[in-house]
Amino acid sequence: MPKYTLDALDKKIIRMISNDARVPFLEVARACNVSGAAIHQRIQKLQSLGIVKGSQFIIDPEKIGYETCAYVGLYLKYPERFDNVVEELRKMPEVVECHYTTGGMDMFIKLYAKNNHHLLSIIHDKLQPLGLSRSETIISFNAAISRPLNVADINDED
Amino acid sequence: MPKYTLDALDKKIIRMISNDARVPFLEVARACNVSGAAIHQRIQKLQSLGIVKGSQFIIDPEKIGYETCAYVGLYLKYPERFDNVVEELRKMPEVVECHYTTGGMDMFIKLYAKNNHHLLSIIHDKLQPLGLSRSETIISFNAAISRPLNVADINDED
DNA sequence: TCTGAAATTGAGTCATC
DNA sequence: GATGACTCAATTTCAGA
Repeated sequence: MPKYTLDALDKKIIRMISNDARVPFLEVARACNVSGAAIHQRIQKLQSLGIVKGSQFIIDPEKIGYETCAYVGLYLKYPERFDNVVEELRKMPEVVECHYTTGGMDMFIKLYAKNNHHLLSIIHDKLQPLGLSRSETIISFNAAISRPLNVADINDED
Repeated sequence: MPKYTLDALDKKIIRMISNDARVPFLEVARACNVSGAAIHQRIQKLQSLGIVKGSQFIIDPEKIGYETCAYVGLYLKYPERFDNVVEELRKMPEVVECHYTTGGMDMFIKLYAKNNHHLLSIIHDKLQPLGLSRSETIISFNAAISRPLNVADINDED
């Protein structure tokens, strides 16, 4: 039950700008056979609805020396301090995601480290002091797929 | 051991463009007290080195009806068919990440579904037929943190 | 590597349909 | 909702330091 149903033009716009935030709106306009002003207005609407939430350049962590990607399940000694722990995690630049999940663990985070040794030191020196009873680490050797949700390939009704 | 050591200007550029791919390069230039052409050249170099890998607008999956985010660990009946399974996963728009990991499972994927029922049908009707011996699903109720790796806060040497 | 200036192209606004 | 014309600003290129 989407809050807003995207029409074909919305989807084409989203497909183009979600793959390349720098594509000129006029180029999108030409590809869609509408005016530049129409694209401008559509994108403004999508942003005001919160469907489009901003843009970013993608930086390759490996290329800047962050060669280890890991997921860590955290089990807290004091689960009631959840919000506090989130605040601490937010201060750690290595932590890029934090989820509240099913599955018994209290939180599930994704982080980047320079190497396995650095990962270990992050877990021991920065995560343990947050009050962990234990943790479970999954290291990603390789991201075979990493991409945004492809809106254009999706049916609205099924 | 980064392949390329970023200087202060690179980091400032990356910090600005990784939060907003639409920021005018001239604005970056003014913030850095260099010419627009210098920013242009730096970003081209970062792209040719593969450090900057492109840009994207961020779409909120929830707002377009994808309200369930899940991680699924897959255990394959025939692990030698790994590459084949990756190709099949690539065809599923709901799958946004696929990792080859430690931890016993053969692959670890991230996907978006419309709701829990839809998630179940994806697992049963689309993932099981790929040849799973079993799977483990973690549902994310809430992403308390979701952001890019913050290059600017990072030390190159330690 | 950076600069400054020139040429081209795009963004954003608005009255109008 | 979309258009076309307009103004202002940004991108891109290039010779030169």
